[in-house]
Amino acid sequence: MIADVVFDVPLAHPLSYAVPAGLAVERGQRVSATLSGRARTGMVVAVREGEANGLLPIDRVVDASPILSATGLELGRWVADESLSSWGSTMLSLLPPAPRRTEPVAPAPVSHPGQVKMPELWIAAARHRRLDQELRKDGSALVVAPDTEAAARWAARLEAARLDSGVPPAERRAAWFAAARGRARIAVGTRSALLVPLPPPATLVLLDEHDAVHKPPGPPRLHSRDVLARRAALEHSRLLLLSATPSVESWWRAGAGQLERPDPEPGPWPRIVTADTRGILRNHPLTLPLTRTIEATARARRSTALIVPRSAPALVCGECGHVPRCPDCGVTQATARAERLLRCRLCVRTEPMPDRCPTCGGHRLAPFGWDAERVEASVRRRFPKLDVSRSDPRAAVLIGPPALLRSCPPGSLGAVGIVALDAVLSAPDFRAGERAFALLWAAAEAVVPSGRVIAQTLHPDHYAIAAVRGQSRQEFYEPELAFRAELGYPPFRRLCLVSVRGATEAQGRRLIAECASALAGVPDLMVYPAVARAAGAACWQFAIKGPAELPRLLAGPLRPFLERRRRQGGMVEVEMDPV
DNA sequence: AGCACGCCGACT
DNA sequence: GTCGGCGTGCTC
Repeated sequence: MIADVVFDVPLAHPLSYAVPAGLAVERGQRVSATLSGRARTGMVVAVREGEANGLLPIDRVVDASPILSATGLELGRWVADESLSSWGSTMLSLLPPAPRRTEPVAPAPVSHPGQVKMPELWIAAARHRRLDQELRKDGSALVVAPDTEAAARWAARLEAARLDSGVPPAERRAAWFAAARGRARIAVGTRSALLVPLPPPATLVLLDEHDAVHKPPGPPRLHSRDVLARRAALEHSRLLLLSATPSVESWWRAGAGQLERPDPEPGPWPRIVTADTRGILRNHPLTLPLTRTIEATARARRSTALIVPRSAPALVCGECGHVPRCPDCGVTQATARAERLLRCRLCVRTEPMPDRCPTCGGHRLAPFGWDAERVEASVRRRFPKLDVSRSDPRAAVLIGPPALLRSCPPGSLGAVGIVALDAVLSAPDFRAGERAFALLWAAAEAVVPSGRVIAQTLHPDHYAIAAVRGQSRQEFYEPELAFRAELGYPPFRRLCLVSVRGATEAQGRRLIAECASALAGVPDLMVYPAVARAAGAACWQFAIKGPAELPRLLAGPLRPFLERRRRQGGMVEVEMDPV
């Protein structure tokens, strides 16, 4: 017998090994075998009859039985193809750590009866309560949470097994096999749980579908939403995507009839107030309305959360709030202060940094930003008697990044202040509006209906704010989709980022030019000019816009670069659907 | 002739 | 990713 094995190496094809007599090896099982003279862990993707002469033998099995079903293998293959990565490195990065000694375990389920079910988008305020009720019924379920804290909360709430890295490896492994053999009906995890086999009929759940944490940098370079959608289609599982503010992609798919989306009636809603930061934010992070809200909320014995978004190095006019944007791409231009330049991150376009605001003629153009530490110090000075904290959820004033709202249950806060909404709105990213919309909506849900959300901004008329104020999603998605369509952004076109790191600037330049010329002649691609990521740097990148089958179009031309283009010290990375 | 280094292909 | 082969070029 011969086993075909894939490893965590950038190899396009599996390698064949002899299966020793007496060793039982199946597809989906991890094994140890010699690769380049060393023992390495690989995944068996096929077992077949054949002459094993000249082949090295499998040394031992790592899992006593398959850790993946046939669907899991197929899904891993699809993820690898979609993300231009190797099958082996993709799959091994999606599995729990290997045990030190082989433990006996039950085999994974194989067959998936039933038929394809339409995925569902749950956006209502009661979506979490409804999920709780839904999962108390029969059937297996996988809940994918945005982080380990959320996974812990949901595991406790649903009395489920935990598959995420927040629990010790042995417990994680046990949970994997408990879920696979049906001993644990519900499994909760993060991205690393996406391939866990479940006995049918299964329900797959993605919490906070819109959140960028579902596609972190690095392999496997694919959004959890897309992996689960593919999985649900392959194994006929039910797919529930939960988010009050779905990604623009999912909203569009719902409109196109590819997702079911029950639209809830508007419910009780807090006031959404904007506070003008003109001339204030430079010296102090709190406007008068926000200061008064903190006082009033503290008097009412409730907490105020102050959200401090990570500031982006964009140029903002302190007079009128104007933020320079690239005329071609519509994204905010980033400042390169040393060179006194404004640069678009997508295209090659650079402009000298203006001395005066092109809109109002004001002189106070500056890149600015407040971080949580500065805000905390400032708030303590202003409110010496209040309990101010960056970690204690019961503090009168709670300060943290946007992710802080994930851990605040609905109605648990008296008020939320977005210290610098403009840091989100003016980020050099076409998803800036979507992020601002999601942040404001999450703030509104976390606040009691009698409370308020204060958004400090120079853009009080932005449609994201108006949509949240009116509790009207349509008011956001409609103009947003129009903007995406006009400039050819997702969901209408797909993006890909190719970046290289050379030993020298000239080498980086040469390598990125080789990548670009490898793509010349591929139809239906828009390849942007390469840009250096820092002044005089050896790091270069370019963006590509293309159709839905973009990974298939790029795989052939870019393969030589991805497989063995580390020579000359040059390193090529390809990121599909960058977030 | 002998050895260090780096590039490059192979890895079953 | 990691290894080893082999060519280059320097040294003894």
